[in-house]
Amino acid sequence: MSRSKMADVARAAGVSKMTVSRALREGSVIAPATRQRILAVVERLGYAPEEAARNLSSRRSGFVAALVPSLNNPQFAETVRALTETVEGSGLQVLIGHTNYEAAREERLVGEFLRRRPEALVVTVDGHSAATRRMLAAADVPVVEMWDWPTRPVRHVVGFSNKDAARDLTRHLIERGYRRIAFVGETESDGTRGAKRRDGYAAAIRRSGLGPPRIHNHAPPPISMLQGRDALREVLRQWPDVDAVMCVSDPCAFGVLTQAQAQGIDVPGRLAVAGFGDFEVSRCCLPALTTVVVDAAEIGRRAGLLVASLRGRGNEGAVRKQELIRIPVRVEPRGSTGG
Amino acid sequence: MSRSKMADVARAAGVSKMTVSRALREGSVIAPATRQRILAVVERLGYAPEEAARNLSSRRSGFVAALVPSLNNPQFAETVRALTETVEGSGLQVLIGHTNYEAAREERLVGEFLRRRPEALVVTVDGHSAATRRMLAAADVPVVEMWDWPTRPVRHVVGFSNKDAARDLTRHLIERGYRRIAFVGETESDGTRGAKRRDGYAAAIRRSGLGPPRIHNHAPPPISMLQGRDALREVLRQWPDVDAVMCVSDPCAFGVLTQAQAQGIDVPGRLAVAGFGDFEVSRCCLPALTTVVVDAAEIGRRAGLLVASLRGRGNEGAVRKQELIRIPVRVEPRGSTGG
DNA sequence: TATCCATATGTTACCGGTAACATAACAAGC
DNA sequence: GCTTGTTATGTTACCGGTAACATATGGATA
Repeated sequence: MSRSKMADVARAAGVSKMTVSRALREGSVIAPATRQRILAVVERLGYAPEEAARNLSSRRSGFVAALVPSLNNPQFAETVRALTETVEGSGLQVLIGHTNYEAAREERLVGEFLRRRPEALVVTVDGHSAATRRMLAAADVPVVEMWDWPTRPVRHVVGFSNKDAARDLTRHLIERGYRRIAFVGETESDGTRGAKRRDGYAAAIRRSGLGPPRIHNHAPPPISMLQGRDALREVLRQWPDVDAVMCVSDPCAFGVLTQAQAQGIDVPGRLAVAGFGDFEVSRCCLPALTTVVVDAAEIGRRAGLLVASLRGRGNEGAVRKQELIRIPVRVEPRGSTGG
Repeated sequence: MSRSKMADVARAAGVSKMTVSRALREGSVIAPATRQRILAVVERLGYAPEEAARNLSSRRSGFVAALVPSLNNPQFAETVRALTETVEGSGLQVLIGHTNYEAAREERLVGEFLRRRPEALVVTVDGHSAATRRMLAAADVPVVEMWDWPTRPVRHVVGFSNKDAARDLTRHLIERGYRRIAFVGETESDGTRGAKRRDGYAAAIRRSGLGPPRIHNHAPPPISMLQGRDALREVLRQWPDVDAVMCVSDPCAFGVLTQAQAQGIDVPGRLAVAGFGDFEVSRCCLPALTTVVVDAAEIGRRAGLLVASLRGRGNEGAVRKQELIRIPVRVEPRGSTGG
């Protein structure tokens, strides 16, 4: 016995396919009694509509495509969670992809996702390739860039300036009295969020006349906790007099912290440590890590609301509009910088 | 100018739609010269096939649906990553959903995903509702359960026994000389992986004649690092003489560890701590946390290979077959238990 | 009672591809 | 030269829904 289809339901209920179609969609004109009768038949036959047919016919996929660098990152995971839960109220599903921080992989995924005719495409700003930028600009669906403030936005943006935030964090360290501040960043980064943070650090150092920036680009993103441990060793070898280490992200900073403790280096007494992103580990560890607090869920929520608002009747107009939503972030001083 | 479709390409290339369709699929009979000509036209027109139409007509969605309790969990994220990268070699995309550890949400998502006619459904064993079990059993696509060893498998399984692993870990603590071992677990858990771990702990304690198990069910899953801190306070209040705390998961254990350190309790001198899952934080922290090492990526990879192998021509036969793949796990003694 | 309108349902023609079968063209075998 | 087989392409009929328009039905209104 094959899966039943709409025509089967229609026959069993003594109505036309179209009436069944109406019974299944909220907000269509149909007599309540008829709807009840049809829903009973649907239940009895275990009928479930075929989404592919619905998509083709109605020209709406019910998908939102989202691309993040990595799923194995609590911040992006939180953004995706919030995005998903926000849009599912509008009957949308989120198709998630991860780029692994690779521009080529991102390019391929953007292409594949666009074939699915998503109702919107949400991407993480992270050094797109030229081809990716072209596809995004030419896409006939709304595009939302998130997690940074792009120099030249494709369309909508939900983000903040990583550069400014890193600059503020660096200034905080300087105000606290630290003078020989090193930065642990990522290699192979160009136009990425990590690069922006590094730029913010460098700008603040130069502006303060503290000599040349001490930048150690340790590994390709993402830098893990254990890599953070290695990074501190190399930083100490290169600049033995360093009195503060600022990291491109919290996991890296946690590694730096534990490595310092393993070597008997007092934090923050002899060495300050700061991260970026406000991962849970940073709140929980001893001392807690000074960081830039980013409300990852808020980014996902705002992106979701934006996407939901774009899929109305006024689609054609809305697609062309541009919304730029700035998410507030802040430096949170904690124990690791003398909190 | 509207998006071009296959008929447009066919006209421009002077062939039929069908020939264009063949040119676009690997392994179909077509003259190389014709294919080249058609691909050039495809390129020129920027043609991209509509997946929805392809799905409807060919009856294959190109989707694998995967359900995990949470994305904000490095272990599940890693499984999903490995699953995704394994199946994309077969031209499949993974549709990811998160249940938030809620059976009702899982039930809804399974229903929604099945409407998309995925080529396989991968779910995390975690106390399914009765309705969910019914849908899974009745599904006309392959179903893979992962991350535990279900008592009564629906179809395929890629997992390990959480109960056995927790029992082994408890025995390890007993061998190390700990006698007053408490367990921090989850509330509202029935048939979940957390409950299995608790059962394994309780079984080992009873078997060893160490008196009644000391179980503190702290909060609904997932238990966060910060909740782990609270949990230790409550454990100490309830059983002041406790000499070891075993946790349902690593993040919880990390919280317990930091809370102990914050209170000046020596780990492992006065208190041992153990987790479950081998999260990176457990390797990196001081002392490193004894835990059960689970190769999350391997689970995703094996599930992916299974799914890919199931979508051949012999579909009908394969769907009914049952593969049970056991993933090896092991207790890894580290500093937090005197390791 | 005739007209009009609102409500409820039916009819038709697709959406954009692919499966399955049909056909054309040409080389090989006898 | 005729059959047979192989390769390359075309034709037809859907896949399972929904948009758009047509139609039937039954008050309310004049």
